[in-house]
Amino acid sequence: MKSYLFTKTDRILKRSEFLFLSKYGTKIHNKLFIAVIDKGKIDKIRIGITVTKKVGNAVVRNRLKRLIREYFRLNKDNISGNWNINLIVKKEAAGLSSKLINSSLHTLFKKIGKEYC
RNA sequence: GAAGUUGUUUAGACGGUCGCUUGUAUUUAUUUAUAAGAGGAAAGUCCGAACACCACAGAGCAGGGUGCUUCAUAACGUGAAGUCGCGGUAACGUGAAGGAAAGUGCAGCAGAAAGUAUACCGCCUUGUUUUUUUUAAGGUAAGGGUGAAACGGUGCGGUAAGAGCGCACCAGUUUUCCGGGUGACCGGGAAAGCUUUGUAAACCCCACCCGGUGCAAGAUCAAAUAGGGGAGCGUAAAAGAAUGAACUGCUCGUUCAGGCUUCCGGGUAGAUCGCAUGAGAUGUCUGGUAACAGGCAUCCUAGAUGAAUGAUCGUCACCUGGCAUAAAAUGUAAAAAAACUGUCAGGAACAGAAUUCGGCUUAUGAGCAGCUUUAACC
RNA sequence: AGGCGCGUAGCUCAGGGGUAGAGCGCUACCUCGACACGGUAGAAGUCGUUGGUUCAAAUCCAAUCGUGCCUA
Repeated sequence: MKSYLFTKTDRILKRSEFLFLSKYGTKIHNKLFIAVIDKGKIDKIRIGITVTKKVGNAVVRNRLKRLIREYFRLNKDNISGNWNINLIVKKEAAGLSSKLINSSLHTLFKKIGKEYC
């Protein structure tokens, strides 16, 4: 049975953790995203999302965050390991449809899987 | 039908699956059930308040704001109804609309002269001269040109030429009388002086208003670290008389301090409250031209904090484009176009609560209604 | 969420009612055997946008659009 839950324990919430990631993590690029990865302490994948003001107004930014969270909720079990991942969204992702973003995330995580898992 | 103008409504609907946030109940260690979950602007942060803390005897100065009248309101720079001015053929729109006869400043260039008035060309008189031209003294502001703006306008009289110098009419100013209006103001009359430039969104004057900071306000709980205060234990050994403090004018000398435990106070990280029952919403009645106010009934309707309200599928509805065509109606010599139906593809604006309300401003899809102007047809 | 600034030549900035300026840069010519330096001349601006006040607005007022900073 797959669990499609996605609670706050699966997410990075504190500013200090974000700063730690940006200091010590390694970066992987894509057309639409930048992923910053580091090993975490808990045996779980934890995800933080960063969307800067450059991307768009509040509606666009919130929509991107929701789409990314939705992707992780559905595909969490396909990714193993205990990683802390910070996803930074680039300007080009604004206004794209959900299908495009999902496929882009899929290729990104294949890349991550090759290098780490 | 077209163009315009004003007001108003709405922000696709329903259902399935998987999720997110909060409340309640239940189990208990995080399950299960159930309820609720963005806007007309949530935006800009341009005003006004509530609320919290700080300051404060009272008054004034400085500084800032507002500025036709009456009303509404908790308050406002907001709203309603009017007045006057301006724009528009009209519907209607729009105005920071007190004071320039309190004072000061400014008005480039051009022009004679930019506010005390003055005199370039011109007009007229007198003197010199045979005459013209020129020139000197004086009187003028009709005419000319400049400028955004030139010191009332028109006509008649008058004069050497002219001039409110005089008169008539008109415009305007001040004072005053009568009538209407709560008032801004409107209508009518009389007198005076003959006429006063513009700018206060320049300083300023007058009237009225304003203490400051903002929920990152503020309150409570409270790890850690540094330092403070109290109490207790220890001051044994080693090292040292170097450091600080007290006693003393100074020196010698004597005493205390450095460590550990615990309590108090303080408040950082963090957590909780503030935090949603309110100048509340909906319906209805009454008063008022209206803004709005009051009565009654019903209802409880988001509360996050790297920040919840999403994704996907189906059905129906709307718009645009392509393709296909049965039947009926209108019309025609015939066709085409439009409409209907089916199917495919695409579209569906502006935009996301962050303490809460009242406004303003800006962005924006669609619909409905009233009114105005006008073409064509009947 | 709340508060405070700044938009002028390609760049950095003056100008705060009378019609647009400085430095660097750019272009042409002179100088030099040639380059640099130097000299002379020139071009380049809807003063962020839209309204209003005024005879006249980069300047005063209002709205708006960008952009930066502060309060953890």
